[in-house]
Amino acid sequence: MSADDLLPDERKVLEQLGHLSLDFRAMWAISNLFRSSAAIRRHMEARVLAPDRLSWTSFVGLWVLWVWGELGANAFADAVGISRPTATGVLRTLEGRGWATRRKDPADGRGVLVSLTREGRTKIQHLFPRFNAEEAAIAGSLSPAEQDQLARLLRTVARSVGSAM
Amino acid sequence: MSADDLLPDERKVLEQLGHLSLDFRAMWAISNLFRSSAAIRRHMEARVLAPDRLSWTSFVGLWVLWVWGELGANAFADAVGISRPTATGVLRTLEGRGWATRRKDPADGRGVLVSLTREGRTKIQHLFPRFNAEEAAIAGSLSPAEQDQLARLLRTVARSVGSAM
DNA sequence: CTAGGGTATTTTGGGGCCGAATCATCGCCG
DNA sequence: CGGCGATGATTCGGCCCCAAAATACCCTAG
Repeated sequence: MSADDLLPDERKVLEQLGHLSLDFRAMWAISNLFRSSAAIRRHMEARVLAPDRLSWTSFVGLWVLWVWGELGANAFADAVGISRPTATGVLRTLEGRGWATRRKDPADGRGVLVSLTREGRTKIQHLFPRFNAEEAAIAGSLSPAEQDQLARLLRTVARSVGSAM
Repeated sequence: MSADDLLPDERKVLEQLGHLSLDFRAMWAISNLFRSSAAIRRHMEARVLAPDRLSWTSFVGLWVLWVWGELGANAFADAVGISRPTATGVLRTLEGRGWATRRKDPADGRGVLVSLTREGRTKIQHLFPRFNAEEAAIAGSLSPAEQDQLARLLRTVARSVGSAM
């Protein structure tokens, strides 16, 4: 790999830290993971979510409830990838907007069951195809085979981090 | 690609939404980007940053000032990937911890120049090798060639999103 | 049949995050 | 030289984020 392929930020890093004994190969892989992830998230927030005044996390919450149906608050937090206290706040927001409801678990007085309202389901059904269209546009800079390979490499990474707990 | 290779969450999505006309190939690539990025960030916060009570963003701020040297507040925000108001808050935190300093730009009364203190430089010099060691451990689930390829694919994605503005 | 350990959720407290509005300063143009 | 649109940083208001503490409830051992 020639240095010409590096992004400007990466060349600056090499110029400043090149003399240190660091694993630059791993660094390029991981740092570009954060770089592209943040760029895509900002893109989606601006292009797809902003018109509805919807935050990234609320969107993911809607998506999770759409895919999984009614969930315990605990399972909801895990699926969205946030802590339980944060889930409480996000559910308060979604409930305030009329997109989700909470009810006591009839089988366990401590538990809460969360699900989409009709309005919430309608919202995510209309929003997600637009989100996916942007995903397709972004992924379109790669060939279909490259997209599959990217997904495969990332699954390996995700599994490796997850199992290192 | 067989469905056996999918993560459990992905299989659930396919089960619920498989009948819709969505670009699932793009979806697997992009959603795994978020999945692995969030997992690695949580891993780093817990393993490397928590002992110093250091947030992810403050860490990135330290890193940026280390690599780039003294920066204008505006350039700092861009390099960290946060808004200017957020940069004001992060710099307040870093300054309060004694790791960064602000001074008025002598050439422009509106501007502020930000740089590391001696303590800040010492902190990131000790912290970053530990961070990089975790990067190496995570990337180690891929072969060197795969790591290079992952970085290459992600650069293409990042460039594609960046130019879509 | 009740005390107390365990579990589910929420509150608290301190930061991070952004868009919109604000304040100071710059630099040009008349 | 004086006005004024552009620019840099900050404040404000509202949401997201977490760890630790508090609250509410479950369940079983004695």
